[in-house]
Amino acid sequence: MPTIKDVAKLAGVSVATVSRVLNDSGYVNLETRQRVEQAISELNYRPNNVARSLFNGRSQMIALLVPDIMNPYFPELARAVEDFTKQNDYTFVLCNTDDDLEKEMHYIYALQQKSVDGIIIVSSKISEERLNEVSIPIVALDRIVSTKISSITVNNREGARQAVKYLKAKGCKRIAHICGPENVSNSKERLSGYMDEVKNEGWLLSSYVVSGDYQYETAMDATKRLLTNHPEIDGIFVANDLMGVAALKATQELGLIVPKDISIIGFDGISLGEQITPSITTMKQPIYEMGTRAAELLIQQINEKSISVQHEQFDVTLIERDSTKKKGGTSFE
Amino acid sequence: MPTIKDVAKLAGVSVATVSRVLNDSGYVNLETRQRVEQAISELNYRPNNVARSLFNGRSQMIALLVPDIMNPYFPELARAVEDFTKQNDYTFVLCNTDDDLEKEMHYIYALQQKSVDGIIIVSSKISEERLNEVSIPIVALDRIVSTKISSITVNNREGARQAVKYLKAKGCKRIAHICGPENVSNSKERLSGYMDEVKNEGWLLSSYVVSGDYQYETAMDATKRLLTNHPEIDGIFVANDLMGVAALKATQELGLIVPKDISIIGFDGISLGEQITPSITTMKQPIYEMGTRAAELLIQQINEKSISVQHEQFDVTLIERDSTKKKGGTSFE
DNA sequence: TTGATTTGTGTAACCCGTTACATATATAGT
DNA sequence: ACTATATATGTAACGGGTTACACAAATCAA
Repeated sequence: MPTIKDVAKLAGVSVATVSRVLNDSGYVNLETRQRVEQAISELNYRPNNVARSLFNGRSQMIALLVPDIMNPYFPELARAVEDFTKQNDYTFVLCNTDDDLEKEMHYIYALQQKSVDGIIIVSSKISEERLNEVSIPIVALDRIVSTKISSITVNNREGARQAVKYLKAKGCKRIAHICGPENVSNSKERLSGYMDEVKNEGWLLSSYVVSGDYQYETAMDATKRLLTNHPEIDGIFVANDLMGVAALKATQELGLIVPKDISIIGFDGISLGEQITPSITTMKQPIYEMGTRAAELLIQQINEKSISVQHEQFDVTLIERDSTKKKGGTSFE
Repeated sequence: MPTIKDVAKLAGVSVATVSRVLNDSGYVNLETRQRVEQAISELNYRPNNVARSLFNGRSQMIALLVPDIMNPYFPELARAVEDFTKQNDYTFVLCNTDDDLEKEMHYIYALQQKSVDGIIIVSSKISEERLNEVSIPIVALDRIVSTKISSITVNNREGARQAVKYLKAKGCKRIAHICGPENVSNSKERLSGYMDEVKNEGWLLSSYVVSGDYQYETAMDATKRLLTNHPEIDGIFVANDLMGVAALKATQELGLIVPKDISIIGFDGISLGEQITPSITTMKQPIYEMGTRAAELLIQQINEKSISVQHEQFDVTLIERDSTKKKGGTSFE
């Protein structure tokens, strides 16, 4: 690959002049500029970003760390971040952490050592203490990691309450909850929202809450166990759509009809939810806007170095689909 | 961030000695080594990878470029590449190209300028000519991009033939095909396989082949049109599972029962196919092995710089699920 | 005309590691 | 005792850019 020296030699100028042309900085005579540009295109020269990064400590690269690339929620989120960062001339890269602290720290260090300009992270494992070791801008998305790190989340608790209220309005008498991992903030909040709405119900049993760990397999097993032990359940609020699909599958394998025998409502609003049959009623997050906003916040932080921490919370919206529509049920308008 | 100089000063040695400790190269006295290690941990020093990259032209980073991160096939593939590259001490990053040549080239250049060590690419747009401008190791995955670039693919044509044969064995009399984009190699091959098996059938109409563009939405519309125009269709071979899900949805919206009224077989073997109801019979690719093998090949290329181009083709396997099981049908053993 | 500015370009230091080479001491071999 | 070799460490060049600073020519102001 040609270097700036080759260009300088071909154009008969110094490397400083070539650099000025490249960065459009300082004074360069028009004629000289043209000679340099000619040389650049002749050699098909592209400046070495590593050298640039070394000098100015920037790489024009932004990374997104997600816990589970196989959950469609994250590709959708990634899509949004990608679009916004690209518009702002950053190279976007995606990394998968398995929600594993070691992998997260490994990526953060590796990226920092590569002078990545900023990181957006979806994490439930990282602690404030560990983050102190890191010196690049970070924004948390979907989950809060620390009060000192800006975050973009949704109103999980309120969303969960709405979901349960909706099931009630549809006529469900015994509502269970498939929850996510207990150490994930949004999972806890969704559980709280559920509890808010059912804690005073006479029918509530502690075994109406089972953990699906935000995973398909776990959720399917959990749902089967739940429904086998409690045939009286006629509504399930599932903490995310991926598990919603699992719950649906479980009910069908048990010979139950959704929504006739049982209603299912999910959370997230991923497109998968409407692609399957029956489509899943859900509490939709504004995924694209959230990703966009997180990227915006991060870029702001990179540029201004102002350390004003912001915690923004979006609202979720009920999307009524086929997994809950009951002939006899009241509409929820 | 502390630099190697800070470490050297604190340990009372030269930077060369610190570097020797870091890289475990050359001679270092045990006592000196300990002093240096002490200084390193005291300062929480981590070598700057950009500087390393600048010197030796390597970044220990590998990238995977995929055309559509929202198609679950690619996250599954990514997962495999990630695992293997990580095992070999590379940092793995994922980039989404939208199957758009501009974005592909943008990423390739950006990554090359960051001294990425190698790229695995899933592309149907890139030409041999454009690839000549690139000077880092590349391996093609899922789709062949050039005879000069090593590739990992599957036997699409044979897989497609098996799929159609299977539908026939199950008793289907009129078999249609939802194909992918016409400029994508594997899509063309799957179409060829379909044609191999039906071209001599008296019932074949050219309108039995419709394009779903490997996209959910397009495929659903296409399927609806197909089945509305041709109610006689009782079997569909769909060129990928994502479109298979769409086809399933379409049939259900038209009031048809799968597999009673119509059988559907997909291609890819993504986990989504077994998560929905009815689960989709498919021609399964060994996705994980393919990703692993591509990464292995790439790393080999990076290390050996031998330019032996290899084109490896994996076989696909029929996975019989619920979208084709018919009581009356013959088993396909 | 002369000093102040603007314009135009080059030299060299710097970013932070790695490593070739130089140097020095210790140990081994004969 | 005297090379030959192993051990130990430092100096400085290098990778490919950016930019502070120096300097010269051109333009401007008074």
